[in-house]
Amino acid sequence: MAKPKKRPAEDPIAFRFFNEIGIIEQLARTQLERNLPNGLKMPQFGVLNHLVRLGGKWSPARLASAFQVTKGAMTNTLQRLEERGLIRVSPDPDDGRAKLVSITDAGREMRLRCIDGVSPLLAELLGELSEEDFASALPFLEKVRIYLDSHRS
Amino acid sequence: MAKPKKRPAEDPIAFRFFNEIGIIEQLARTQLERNLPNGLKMPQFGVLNHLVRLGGKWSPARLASAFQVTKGAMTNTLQRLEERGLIRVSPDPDDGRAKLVSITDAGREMRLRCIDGVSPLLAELLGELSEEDFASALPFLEKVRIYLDSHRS
DNA sequence: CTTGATTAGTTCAACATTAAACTATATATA
DNA sequence: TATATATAGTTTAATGTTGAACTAATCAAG
Repeated sequence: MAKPKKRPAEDPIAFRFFNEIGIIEQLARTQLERNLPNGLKMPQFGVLNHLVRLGGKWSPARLASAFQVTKGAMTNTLQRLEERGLIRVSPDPDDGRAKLVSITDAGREMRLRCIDGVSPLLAELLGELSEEDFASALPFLEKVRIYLDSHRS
Repeated sequence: MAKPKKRPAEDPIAFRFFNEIGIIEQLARTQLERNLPNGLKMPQFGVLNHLVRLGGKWSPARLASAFQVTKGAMTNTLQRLEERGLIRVSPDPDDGRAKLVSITDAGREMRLRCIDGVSPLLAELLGELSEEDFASALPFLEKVRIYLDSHRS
């Protein structure tokens, strides 16, 4: 017959996995960003959160590696944060090529406001999906992330 | 003491989950795109694959909804595909506002080349991470995606 | 049938990303 | 020590994304 009408074959399971990952990333990022103050974006909040949680001074290169983005992407994000006075960037006294990034008081404050904005979303989410389910999903995601990380030529 | 040196508190588990999702999405997308022919991007391949697997003609709005992106994003992707002659876009005879998108022979060919380019990556991945693990990770991811989908105001 | 609300699609600004070219500095080797 | 290589950071071009403003066409309700 001309139109066989056979059901389309499923994509391979790993392909579907990455498909779901992609859609979740998109939906989660936009919904979280809608609740961040002052139009802050997730990458910017990510850096603020990182600096507060881990503390100290970080070079842009180390930050880029921690977030798995290129140096160019990190340059971009840091410039926006510095323009707003949320971070301080100074030359590294021990390495003429490098810089050191640290958070400012305004940055700490902004991070708290971000957390305030986002917390209700997380709370609502945990009303419908259990924390245990997230916990049991994590190890495999970490395995996948580590695999991809070690295979990025 | 001035510097308490207590270990930084972990981010909430759901937060870490979305963190892993974000990093995996980034790494997977760039690694896959490096193996797509002619500088094709994942969203473009996604549309080609969708049109071949599901067949028929799709309005841009229906495609946008299938991929969970805004109409503007889909307009963008479709324009690039049409410029390359990989899809055909015609007016919908039944609705003066709408258009209908279908794949061309060149589009089918390009999709096959995409699959050829990406397959080795998938194969290597499945050498280290089992297909069963992906399969058991999927249901929860789908639950999260459905939750986010139904809560995007 | 007219009017008001919805839907389809485009465009624009602002932000993100990568990859590649570039500068400046540091390190290692011959 | 001189040279070659590697690293830190910036910039640019091309692509992606959202959200909002906009046009055109359809639909629904008096």
